[in-house]
Amino acid sequence: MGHKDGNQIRIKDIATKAGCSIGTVDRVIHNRGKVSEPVKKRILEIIRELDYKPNVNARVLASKRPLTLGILLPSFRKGEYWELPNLGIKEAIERYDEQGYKINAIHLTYNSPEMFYKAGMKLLANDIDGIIMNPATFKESVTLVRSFFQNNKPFILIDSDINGIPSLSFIGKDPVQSGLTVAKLSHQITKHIPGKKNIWIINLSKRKNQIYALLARESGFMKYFSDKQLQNDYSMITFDIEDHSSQKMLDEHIEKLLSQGIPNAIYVTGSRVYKIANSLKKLNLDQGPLLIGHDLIEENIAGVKDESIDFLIEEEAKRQGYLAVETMIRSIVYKEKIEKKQMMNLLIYTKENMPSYLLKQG
Amino acid sequence: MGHKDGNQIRIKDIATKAGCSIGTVDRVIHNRGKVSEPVKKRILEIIRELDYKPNVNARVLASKRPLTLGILLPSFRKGEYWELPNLGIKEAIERYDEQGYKINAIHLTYNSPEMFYKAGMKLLANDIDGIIMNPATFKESVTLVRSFFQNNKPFILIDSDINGIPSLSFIGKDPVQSGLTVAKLSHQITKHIPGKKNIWIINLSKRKNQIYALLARESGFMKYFSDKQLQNDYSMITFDIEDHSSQKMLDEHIEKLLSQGIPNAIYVTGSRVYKIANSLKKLNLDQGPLLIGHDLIEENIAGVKDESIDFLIEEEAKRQGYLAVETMIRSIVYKEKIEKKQMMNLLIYTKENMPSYLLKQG
DNA sequence: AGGAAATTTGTGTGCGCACACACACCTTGT
DNA sequence: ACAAGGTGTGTGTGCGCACACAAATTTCCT
Repeated sequence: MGHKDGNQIRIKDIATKAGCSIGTVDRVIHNRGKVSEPVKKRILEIIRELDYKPNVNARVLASKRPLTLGILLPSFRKGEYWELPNLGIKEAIERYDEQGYKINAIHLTYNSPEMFYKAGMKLLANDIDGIIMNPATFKESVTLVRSFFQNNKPFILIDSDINGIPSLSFIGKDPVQSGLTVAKLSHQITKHIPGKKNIWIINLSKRKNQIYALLARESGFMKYFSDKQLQNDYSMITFDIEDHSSQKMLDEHIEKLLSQGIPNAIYVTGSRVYKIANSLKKLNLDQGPLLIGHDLIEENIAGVKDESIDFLIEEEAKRQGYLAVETMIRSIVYKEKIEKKQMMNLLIYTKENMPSYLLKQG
Repeated sequence: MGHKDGNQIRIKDIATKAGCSIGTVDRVIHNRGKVSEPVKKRILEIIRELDYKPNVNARVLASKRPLTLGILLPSFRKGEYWELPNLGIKEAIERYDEQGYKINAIHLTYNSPEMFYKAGMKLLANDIDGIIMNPATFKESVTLVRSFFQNNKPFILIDSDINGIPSLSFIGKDPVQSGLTVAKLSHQITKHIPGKKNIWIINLSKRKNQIYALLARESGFMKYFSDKQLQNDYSMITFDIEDHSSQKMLDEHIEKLLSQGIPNAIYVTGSRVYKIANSLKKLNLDQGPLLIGHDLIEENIAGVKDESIDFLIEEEAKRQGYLAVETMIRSIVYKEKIEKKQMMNLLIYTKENMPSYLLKQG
């Protein structure tokens, strides 16, 4: 009769079995105060043996300690990609707040590697339980993470990974797979067009070469066609358009490119397909190219709605943020073991399967 | 100073404000025991005014009452569609179990309208807090639901809805939208084929006309082509194959059909595309038709993996079950207000975006 | 040996709630 | 008038845990 029925193991049951008081067990569980080695060992053994799982409700109810999270993500304007993970983070915090958790978040943003590093160090100065961040560049990330590690602050990487970094977890996507998926769609849809097909890959980014995801998507896309030995049927051209700040200039740019001939498909690797869609709309082509891009930001959704964008791929950007907060809580509060990588699903959206709640807000 | 900080309203705060004891407030909240009208009214007013939200953790911790759910779904064998919602239900129960909830589930299955009705009535005989079910046929559902209603048992419909039935919530899909999505893919992929395109719609079901979802998918599919005025470019043929129990017979059937000419695309409206895929594989066509179907059951996943199936659409079957349990708990335990309809997303799967954990198990 | 200090262990309180119980106050009927 | 039965209300206990505090035990030093 170790414990009461319902095979719910309690601290009290452990204490009884170990022949000590619940206070001692408590100390072992929380690693606070001093417990003699033999007793500690014995208790840990019993905990494992009985597969003790703390009662979450009781724990949250009794604990007054708030959880403080540092959030370190790229800065963004309304309607831009990074709004989505942030939204997920916000929703998660709200939800856990309702559940009785006290969660403080310190949000810092960056728009350069230096700011990234500085902000990260600033987070360390605060009394923080864990960090959710998107790594800017390899060099800065590594040095920053070293400090996190020395100060024993767990951190989660979201959206893009840096290999070999000892994060609590990586939550994000596989950009190569993204590229492959876009390639599959492009291939299927264009394969019956007679003759050699032309596909453009457009990057709208000031620093494409620093953004791994963009490069990886592009190479995934290429990989598909080379794996299938389609080089003779398809010709690819990549355009890096660094300055897309003015839609008018972009329009002209695109028009000039198109004057050489209209491609069969265009793949925009970043999140700004809608800009290309807008440019194309103005040209009033009777048979426009297949247009595929990424991410469920508002203007892209509108583009899918009016069919100026054919397909949108997304990697559950919002859910990444949500999961990051949830994972932190699972690790810190519940002390659960966390999977090293949590890969998001790759969702294909087109007008017909766009959730109605998304279509309406546009 | 109504209550303590952290603006967490407690029963005690309500009691203080109402000038009574927590016992009385408790009685009002749970509608048990007798409370004089004026006091009751006053307390309810204060509850609304303060926007009191019970502390879930404390509630679960203190409550010993188990939650008993009746589950009434079609019977199934391993690898069939209904395994997925059931899996979701199981996962949800396990998860809430871990969280300290005590949940009993009474599972009953049916494979005929009569069994459906009988099983439903049997559930009523047990002491059940709520019911999760998939309605078999209109007539039986209506009479059954009447009994549920009279006995004040809340019920959730999953997968398919019956209009005008006062369910707590409907959790499922929009089959017309499914059909539209498949049509979009089919159209996009075949549109560049010269001449008139042939598409087959295949139903593998013994009682297609009784299953609304199948009919609705088919009509959604048709609707797309008629909305876009594509009647001249496309010809559709529907094949209802009632007996598909033997793969060999099916193979012969398909071979015979194909001897008249190979279609450009085949859409299988049920969950058994893999059977068609298997038949096609044996024929070794050098240019097989585009093959699209539904649902992430094991054999379909394998088909996508070896590219004998091109696309799979799914409506988050597993999540439907999960959400049903969660919704029941939210309603009964938390007394939250529930959305009348919870529509699932429509996911498009192909080899390239199939989650790796699904590919591996095949 | 005899304390003081350090180490180890035990006890008590409260988190917010559900629920059983006790209590007070009214009706009735005899 | 007194018991018996409502009707309305207040109090106490415990759920499993965290955490502050008290107590017991050992170690060390003169």
